[in-house]
Amino acid sequence: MNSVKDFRLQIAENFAPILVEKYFQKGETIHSADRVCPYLFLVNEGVLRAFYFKDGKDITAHFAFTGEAITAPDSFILEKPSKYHIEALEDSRVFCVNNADLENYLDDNPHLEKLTRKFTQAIYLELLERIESLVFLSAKERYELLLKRNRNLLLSVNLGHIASYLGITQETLSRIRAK
Amino acid sequence: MNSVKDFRLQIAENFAPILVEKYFQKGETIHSADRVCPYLFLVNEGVLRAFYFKDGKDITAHFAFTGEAITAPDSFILEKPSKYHIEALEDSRVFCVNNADLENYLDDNPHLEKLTRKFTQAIYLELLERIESLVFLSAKERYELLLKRNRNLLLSVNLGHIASYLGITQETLSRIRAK
DNA sequence: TGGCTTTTTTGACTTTTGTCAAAGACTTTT
DNA sequence: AAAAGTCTTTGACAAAAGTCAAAAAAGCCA
Repeated sequence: MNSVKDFRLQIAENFAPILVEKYFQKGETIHSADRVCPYLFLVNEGVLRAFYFKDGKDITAHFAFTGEAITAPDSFILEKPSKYHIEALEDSRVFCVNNADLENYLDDNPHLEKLTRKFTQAIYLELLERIESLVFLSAKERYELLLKRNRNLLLSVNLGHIASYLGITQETLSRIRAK
Repeated sequence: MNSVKDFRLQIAENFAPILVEKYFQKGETIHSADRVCPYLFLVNEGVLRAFYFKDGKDITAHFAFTGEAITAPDSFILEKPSKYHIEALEDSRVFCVNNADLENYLDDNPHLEKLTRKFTQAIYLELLERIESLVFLSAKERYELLLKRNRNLLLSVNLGHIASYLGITQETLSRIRAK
């Protein structure tokens, strides 16, 4: 309990009036860099990916599978143009939560502040785990952990994207996989 | 703006009734693993370190210098026994925020929920930056970044602690430093 | 000051991961 | 089914970081 996924139902129930469901096609860009991203996306079905370019290379910052959340955090939180792009890796069904709508809704329903804060804390703990895995685990272990978290990873995500998420090169990942 | 340090004054003003200032000596243990840590620590002066043991090795999870915050996040958020220890690396003056006090105070002062949530978001963004530095930067670059953030690092923190925070061995850090 | 402890550095060697280049395997389109 | 494009694997080599052991330096204290 207390994982991000556990908040899904609570959020769906409590924030229904401001949740907008949208459908995105595989390959579709949901958000482009250099623009403000005022949305948090809750994936009801499908896979989204946040990425950015560093030294010309495409780097995956985050995956969101069914039940998980994703946004361009620099932009959603600070309301600044984002360095992240977000795209759909599969046909996806997604709740979009607009930042301004959320703030207004929270102003009108202050009892939901606590839930929102708890949700923020849950995604904080998820990041913390990712840091640990980066500090400690070998490339191979990190790959296995990610696979364990989502068995379908390989169906929708290509190797280069996975490798950059793990902080390694595609060649290294390929060799890991070859055992 | 928007960094964790920027919240310091706001927190000091708005949460004054529940802030308890304590003094810790260099080397003093502030929290031990396997116990619930119900406190968030705001460092007014000094340096604290959160660490844990993995395969018998002491791993630094986080440093908090003057103006920064630290806790055992697994424990503070989930109210479970923590795997982290927290110690003072220098004589330190610290605001201690009790979790239950905080929740009660927020219940009584719901207008402070937003500030609390923004603070949580700010520390989230800090983690995100740390992930990026781990994914991208070489050991040397990460070390230089940390040094830039705190020039006094070397005065209060020994090499092994810094190395484990950066995800490298002490020998490697020593060689980096020797240029 | 001199000895004891802790911390940091160095050396030799191994393992892991990266780089560049090319080949192979899959997909998609026509 | 052939061609074009994309994605993945492999090879040879280079660079980065880890391991183990020991020496040097710094800090502590009696």
